[in-house]
Amino acid sequence: MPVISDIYKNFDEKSRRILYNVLSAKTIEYRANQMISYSMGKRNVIGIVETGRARMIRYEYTGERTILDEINEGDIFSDMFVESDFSELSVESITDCTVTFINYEEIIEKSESSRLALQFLNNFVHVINHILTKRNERIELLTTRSIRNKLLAYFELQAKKNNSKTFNLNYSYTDLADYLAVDRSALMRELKNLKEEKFIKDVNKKITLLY
Amino acid sequence: MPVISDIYKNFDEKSRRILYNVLSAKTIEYRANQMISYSMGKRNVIGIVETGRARMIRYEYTGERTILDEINEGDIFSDMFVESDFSELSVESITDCTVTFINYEEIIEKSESSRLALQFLNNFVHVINHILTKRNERIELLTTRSIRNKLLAYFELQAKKNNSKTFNLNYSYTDLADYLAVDRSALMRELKNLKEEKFIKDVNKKITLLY
DNA sequence: GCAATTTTGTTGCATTTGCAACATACAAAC
DNA sequence: GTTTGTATGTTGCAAATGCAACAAAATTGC
Repeated sequence: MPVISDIYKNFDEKSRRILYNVLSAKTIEYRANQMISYSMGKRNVIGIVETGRARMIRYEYTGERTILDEINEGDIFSDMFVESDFSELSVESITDCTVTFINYEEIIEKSESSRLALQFLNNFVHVINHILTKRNERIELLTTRSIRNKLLAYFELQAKKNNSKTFNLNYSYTDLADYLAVDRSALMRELKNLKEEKFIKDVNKKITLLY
Repeated sequence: MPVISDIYKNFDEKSRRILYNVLSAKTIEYRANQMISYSMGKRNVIGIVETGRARMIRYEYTGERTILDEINEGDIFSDMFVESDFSELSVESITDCTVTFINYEEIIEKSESSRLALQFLNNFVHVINHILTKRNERIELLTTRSIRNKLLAYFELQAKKNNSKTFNLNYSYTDLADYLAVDRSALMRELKNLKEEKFIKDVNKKITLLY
């Protein structure tokens, strides 16, 4: 299933190339498990993941790791979204990736004269709105008061998105624990409880809500 | 400290009026504790709170109520930021409010020809980014693994914003507990520990970091 | 195919947190 | 000034969570 990215809405391949030329966009290839560091340090750079998957991760000085976001094909990331001097953020490729970098100011400048640039800016706004929605969801999950509630809230959200009580987890449990900011073993224990109490069924990563 | 709204950056009163005329903006007055319902139902409407304070509230299908955001003078709100079909959102005035409504599509259309509209769109992007940053901060706090760390992270953030190791809390401890999604008494206990271990000083709501 | 690495699954134990129930301080309302 | 209500501060106890350590299963790399 090809990912249709909102950032390219109403763009065909040709106009995309024209636009990228106008905006002096740079496309860079990354291997799996690499640091995507082009944008770091430079302000107002937008990265578009053309192919592949990546993650935004925060490393604590203690060595603790928190997954801040999944970045899939067609998703964008930007230091514009983060208070840069507060925490050590990095974007890491999961698979091989192709990433295009664009300077935001460039888009604004060119939007005055180029209809393509304006269309792209419009798409950008919609994409940020979508990210905002995702952040809101995350906050909802994190503000529930127990691991059980976090798990159930997460599962319900996935069910809603899949329009079905059955869905595949796209996180490993190790990662899910990081995402929900809880201890992995504690998460496993609670997961077991949920299964035993017939709240859910879990046939290797395919979850079914039983209520 | 006056609120400087990014949404009006580079706009004087005159150009703002011109722009609002071009965009067919509508300004509506609300009394305190009223539902600000103009935008509901219509997609892609942006509300700008010119004067007064309001709140964004989510009503659960269970009847549960959650305060999602404080909206102060100069802040904007929009149904664009929310997955509309999942939850029932509403904005309610706290004090008397003046709210200007603009249709986002209108901004895009007019941006092609009007420099003011493009400037406004640019401001809009920066405002959303700022909201995104606030959400990220909240997530940072929520993903730390203990009450102690949540408190310290929160205090450090405030210290940073105030550019000083001493600052006034603008939350009551009761509210702070809700904000950090922890039990209030547990928060008080940890606060006491932090004071006893000389991490912080707390002279009625004036906190000083001692490290 | 085999070795190396990562993820899953489990458990005992210590610590942290939440809950409930107070007393006290403070502020607002009458 | 008294009442009423809300915020602060405290504590014992039960429950939830994190930590550490391990075995088994699955996946990846060569």
